[in-house]
Amino acid sequence: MVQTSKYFLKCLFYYHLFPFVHSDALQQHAFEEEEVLTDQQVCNQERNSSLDQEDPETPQIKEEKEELGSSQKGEHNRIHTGEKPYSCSTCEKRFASSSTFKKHMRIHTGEKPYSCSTCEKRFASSSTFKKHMRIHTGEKPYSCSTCGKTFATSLEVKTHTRIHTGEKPYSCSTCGKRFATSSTFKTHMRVHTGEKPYPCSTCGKRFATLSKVKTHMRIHTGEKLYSCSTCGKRFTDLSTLKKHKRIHTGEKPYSCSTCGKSFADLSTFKTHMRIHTGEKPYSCSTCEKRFASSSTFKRHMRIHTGEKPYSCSTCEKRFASSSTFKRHMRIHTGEKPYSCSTCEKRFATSSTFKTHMRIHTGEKPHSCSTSEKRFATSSTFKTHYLPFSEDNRIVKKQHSLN
DNA sequence: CTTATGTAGGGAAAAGCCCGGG
DNA sequence: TCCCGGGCTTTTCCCTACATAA
Ligand SMILES: [Zn+2]
Ligand SMILES: [Zn+2]
Ligand SMILES: [Zn+2]
Ligand SMILES: [Zn+2]
Ligand SMILES: [Zn+2]
Repeated sequence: MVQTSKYFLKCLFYYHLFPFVHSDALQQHAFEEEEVLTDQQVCNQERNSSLDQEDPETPQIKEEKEELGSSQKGEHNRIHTGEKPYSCSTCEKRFASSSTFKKHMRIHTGEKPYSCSTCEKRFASSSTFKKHMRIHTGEKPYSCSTCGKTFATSLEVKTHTRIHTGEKPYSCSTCGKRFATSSTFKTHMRVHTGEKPYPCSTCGKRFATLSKVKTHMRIHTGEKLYSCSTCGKRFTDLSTLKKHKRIHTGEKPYSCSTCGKSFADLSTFKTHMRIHTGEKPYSCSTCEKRFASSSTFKRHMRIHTGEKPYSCSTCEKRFASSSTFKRHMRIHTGEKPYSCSTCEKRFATSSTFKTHMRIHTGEKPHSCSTSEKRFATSSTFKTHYLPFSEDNRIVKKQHSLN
């Protein structure tokens, strides 16, 4: 019942103060909402939208009533007549009532008559002061009529109810997307403007929101909040952990309709599809070769740069690829993982092992269409062909088709 | 002829890092 | 603020073909 009268009063107050507000007008001012207002903005907004503006609170209205005294009715009537007897000598704005005029003047004088005894902060108006005091008291006088959740300010309950109504008053003029709160809207606009106000204090990289720079910081601190419940491996990033878990579950959500292969990772799947489409987006500007994956392309580029990042600490030889380097290391370790079950010989590399096995199987993959002769290795094949041409490369090309 | 070593590319798995939005 | 789903990039790996030296 107290609630009803309070709202009734509020409605009455609002209707008279903003009688011609409609949705288009609200949209126009979407940008200015919830911002720390500059003096000029405050002046401009005197009689503007109510969107996401905190409703004037009952105590404030009472206070104004007291200040207005007997002249209250006369000032109320000025709302209808448009008469504004009070003018600001600093910014030329005019006001209908002495109280709004007084409040306005505090913008220019910087006067803050209300002070918080708990944290020493000072405030220019009693309503902002009272709202501030709720931080210390924990008082939450506003409640959602749908779910009952309570809030400290009317603005909070106002934006909250949009969860239930689905109302999204803010729309992006660039892409048409709609948003329920001004803060999400403002964050969205950074997508289009490219604004990134939050830099990383360690590496300088910039981010659109504070929370993004905070999660980014975990890279520098080495903090790994997420761990796999199956194998205990830890991750800085939750989505990486989720993808990691597919290793254990065997989940492979992406399957190729052409060859039936399935993949746990979308990007890997996409690269796989290039096998079927023949797409090779990466091309070498030096030798015109094209590649389907960026990693293969990068590895190729090392040929031209001469970069050999892998070096053997035993013999100082250097290598361009890690697999070659690993294979080389078996020279020093003597490791020979490939063993022949027929003659018990062991080999350090798979290709050598394969050629060896042809001794037992008699396989001779290199065939000659002209002479019916077959060869087990490319070198023996070549010695056969060398006498037939001066240009070794052309012969090779002709016969490799067989 | 057989074996060892080196070059290069194909393809995939997994991790790393980031983004927009509810 | 947290969380979710999604995206691109990077690293690492295994495998293979081929050439050539020993
Ligand atoms: Zn947009
Ligand atoms: Zn795991
Ligand atoms: Zn496929
Ligand atoms: Zn090239
Ligand atoms: Zn070595």
